[in-house]
Amino acid sequence: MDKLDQRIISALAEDGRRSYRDIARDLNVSEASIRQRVSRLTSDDLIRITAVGNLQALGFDVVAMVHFKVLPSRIEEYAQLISEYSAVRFVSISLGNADIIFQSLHTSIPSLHDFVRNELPRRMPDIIATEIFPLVKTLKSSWTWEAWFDLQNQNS
Amino acid sequence: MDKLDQRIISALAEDGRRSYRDIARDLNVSEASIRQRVSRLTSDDLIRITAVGNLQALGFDVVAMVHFKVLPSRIEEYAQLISEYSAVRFVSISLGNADIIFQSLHTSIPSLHDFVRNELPRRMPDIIATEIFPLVKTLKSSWTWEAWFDLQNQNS
DNA sequence: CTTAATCACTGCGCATTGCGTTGCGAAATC
DNA sequence: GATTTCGCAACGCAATGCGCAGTGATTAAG
Repeated sequence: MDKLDQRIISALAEDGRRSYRDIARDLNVSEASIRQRVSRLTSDDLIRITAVGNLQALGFDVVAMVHFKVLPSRIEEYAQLISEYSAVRFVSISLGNADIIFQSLHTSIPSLHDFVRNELPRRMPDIIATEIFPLVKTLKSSWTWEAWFDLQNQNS
Repeated sequence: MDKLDQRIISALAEDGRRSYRDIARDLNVSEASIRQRVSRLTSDDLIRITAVGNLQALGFDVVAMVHFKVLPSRIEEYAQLISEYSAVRFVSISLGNADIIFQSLHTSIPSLHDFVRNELPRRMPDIIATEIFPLVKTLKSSWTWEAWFDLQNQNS
């Protein structure tokens, strides 16, 4: 993991389909180097080149974070169940004042409400408390790499 | 936005570098169609082909959601300021029992603590309350498209 | 110290791809 | 019904992806 990797990733973060030759010209190395490194990075599962979507442009006007407190013995099980819903994009088990935190996508407030208040409790009776945080404006939702580059550079 | 778009996006979600010809063979259309549609989807900013990273593989062992309550007049301003930090990957303004919700990446608990308890309050004196939710296990963090496909299909 | 081995990079050739262009046909607009 | 618009197919060329062999440097083994 060196600066060349960082620059390659930066390039692919901006445009995942940019040609290896083009990147190579920018970074003054051979095209094969780029290709071999990208191959290594992807097969080691450090990065992944993929299509990501603009939620709002795709019609998801209602995005919310939801907190569940559940019976301790149910935490793993419920988190797993929640993960299965396609409207749920993110699920984590948390310490602190919530057991399960997840992000949910909907086209309307009633649909969000029905999902969190009816659909999920029906399958998960041991939910003790629910807290909903509608996200009205997302200022940053980044697939960028600055944090990782900072981390790398402070270690060297 | 039709089923062909969905299939193209599915293919690119699995492998953002898959060749247009290869996708075209699978979907029984011409390579030019794939290319033109991808070009439309990206230039309309509906999708984006990019390199995303595996946080844990990259050394971010500490991921946390953080809630801030701040003086109402400061919400936008502070959310903007928080967005500027590279350790912060996600920032949203929320209704409900928190004003600003963000996700923060760190290599250690002390580093998280220092960031949330010292670094940020130093620049943002009007933070009224803080709540930290360390994420200990992420079961789902998906760039997949199921939710969107479900949305599309229920409308048709 | 020498030798072998490992590793990353380069250069090259070929099959494949990306891309611009043109032409076609269906749907939309008037 | 005529015209325009739109998406798709076909085609050719320049550019790309990829495998392979060779080089040099660093590391491990003798």
